Amino acid sequence: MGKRGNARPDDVCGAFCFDPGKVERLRPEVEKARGLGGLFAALADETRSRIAFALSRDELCVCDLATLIGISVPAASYHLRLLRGARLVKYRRDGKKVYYSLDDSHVIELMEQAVSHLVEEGGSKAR
Amino acid sequence: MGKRGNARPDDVCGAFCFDPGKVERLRPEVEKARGLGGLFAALADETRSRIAFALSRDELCVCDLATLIGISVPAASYHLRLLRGARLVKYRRDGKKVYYSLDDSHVIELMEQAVSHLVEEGGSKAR
DNA sequence: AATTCGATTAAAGAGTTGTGCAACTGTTTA
DNA sequence: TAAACAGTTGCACAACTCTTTAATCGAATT
Repeated sequence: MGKRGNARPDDVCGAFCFDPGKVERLRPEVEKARGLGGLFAALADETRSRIAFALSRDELCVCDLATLIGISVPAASYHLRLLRGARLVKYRRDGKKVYYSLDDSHVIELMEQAVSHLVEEGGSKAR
Repeated sequence: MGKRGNARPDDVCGAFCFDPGKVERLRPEVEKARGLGGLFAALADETRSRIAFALSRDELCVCDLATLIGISVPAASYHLRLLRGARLVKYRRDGKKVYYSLDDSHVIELMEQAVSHLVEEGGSKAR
């Protein structure tokens, strides 16, 4: 990194352009967002978000998902691993099959909320 | 793509391993997820999700955000552009400054829901 | 009209991510 | 115990993403 890689207040706008009150008040608040990026990253892929959405409706095995989404089984497995890593899905083994489902009701809510936003955006709310 | 790049039912598991009933029932359902990946992708970055979270608390100018998050102004601008592209934030000009805020209450809800999941995950729900 | 200031854009480079294919596990059935 | 089957893993490569620096834009001040 360069001599002044990360922007320090004084480098950026002469220590005057930002509002110190707001910034200091929000600083501890923003700490709560730690890890948020990782959570969203786990869903940041059309394939993965479709998988998660499907799982919000029913428990499914890898092969169901591959067929439903239209991807190869290894691909499904790869994406499921990422979702597992983010603790968004859980799985259970039943014989040769492995059934996946969303981890908890919070995640289901998250998916619903996101879809609602999409619908509203694409709908009347023309811009 | 190869001769059988995308997995078709018959290629994958002899057309028997998946549950045709479930799959067909969910197929139209999954259509609703179209675009979800893009929405999550816009938040799929620690910097960007921190920005979005900060904006869920207060309206802020680019310089406020850069200072608060600890990034350069161009970096802040870059990330805000992506958030704008996903219709997650809106902005208004006031003299030389540009103030950003979350686009609608849906987005605020989404952030809250996500943070709640994180908290629960990191908390008692030890695994 | 020239300068200053907040913000955006451009270009280049390092790093990350998704995909296809082949090889490999682990469980069940013959 | 061998074969079949559902999933997982490893590897190579293309595509995309984020960061930094420098240049540029546009509103407001002088």
